Amino acid sequence: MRGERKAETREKILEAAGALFRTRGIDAVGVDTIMHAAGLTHGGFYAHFASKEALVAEVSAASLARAAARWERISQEDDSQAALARIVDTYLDPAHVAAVEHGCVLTTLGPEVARRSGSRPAVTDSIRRMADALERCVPGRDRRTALAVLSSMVGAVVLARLSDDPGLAGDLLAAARDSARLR
Amino acid sequence: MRGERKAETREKILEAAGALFRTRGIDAVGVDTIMHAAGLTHGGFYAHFASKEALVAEVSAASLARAAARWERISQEDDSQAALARIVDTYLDPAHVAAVEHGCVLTTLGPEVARRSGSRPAVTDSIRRMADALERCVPGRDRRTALAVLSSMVGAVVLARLSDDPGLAGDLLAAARDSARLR
DNA sequence: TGTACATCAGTGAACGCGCGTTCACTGATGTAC
DNA sequence: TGTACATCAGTGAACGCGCGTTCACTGATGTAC
Repeated sequence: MRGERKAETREKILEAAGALFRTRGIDAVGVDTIMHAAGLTHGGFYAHFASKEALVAEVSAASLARAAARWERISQEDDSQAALARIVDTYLDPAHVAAVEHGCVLTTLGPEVARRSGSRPAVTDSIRRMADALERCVPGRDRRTALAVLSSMVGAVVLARLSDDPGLAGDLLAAARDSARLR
Repeated sequence: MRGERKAETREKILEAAGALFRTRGIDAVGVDTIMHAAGLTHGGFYAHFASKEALVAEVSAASLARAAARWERISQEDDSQAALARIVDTYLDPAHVAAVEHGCVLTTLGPEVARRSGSRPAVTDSIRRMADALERCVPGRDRRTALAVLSSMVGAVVLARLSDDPGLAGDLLAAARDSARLR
């Protein structure tokens, strides 16, 4: 079937763009680079997306929606304390900081996405879903606590990636981990 | 005096670049745009900076050093509880979220700066100074608490700028404010 | 089953444009006599 | 004080290059008879 093939190619482009945007930044990666990473030539790009800007919106929306869905699943499967620990420990793992190419879009592309009004509605929706999932895990199911935990996770990963010094980076992650789990 | 004039021009370039980078992103702003914003023509740029990359390093280093110095001053002048409140409330003010052009570089350009190895040593130094200043204000002068407060402030501002919905943005700021002040 | 045709995902040359950087220059400022 | 000269911050044309997007095309795939 033709449509199936096309959908697979589209998925390959989204995946390649996601990794490249996170690693090098949105404006530093051209359509040509993305298409070659997906094993194609640049001209075919516009059979899949209306513009580079539309691609950016899809990449950020899709990858944050996937993250939100993961948290929702965890928050419903496990008992709340274990679920919170699982979400927080995975997010604040040094492996997440190191794996920029697959890192959470909030931390790899946050300010860049915030400047693109076309991307923000879907991103806002995912932030809300992530906050809701955390709310289900947090003691007392308190919304303020959930939002504070989310902020400290995002901030810790951003700061850990900025830090030249692995000791400081590790301390930032550990401090956020402690403060989230002792609530 | 000639050198004085030159230093003033240099300062104007740094200021214009800082505001433009924060608002539009580093890669989206050309040398020509920066120089015109500073009231000059693009060719003269290289009498002041070796490259655009060197400018980026100076902008991020200078503006974070200024922020760190401000926090150090507050942490030494006021009593610790008042100092903490002053730092936290200013940072988590919706006015800070709105004023992207003057916003903290950690939140406006964090991931972009993290990709530029040339900028990271000076940024790491400022992060350490900011953490030290917070440590002096925080109950028990606990370093982990200081790092957790810093992370939650940075994360809350990043998320508030991503959020389309002013209600959610306000809640994120308020939650981080509460969690920092109730320690 | 075999042949002729239609579809359309993907190709690659071409477009106009703005990028970072270089460089020969200009003209205001400061110095020497 | 007045004149001749040196300095150098800032100008603006030019460079090679890669960008996002368009478009005429190719050739593999699926359909009709």
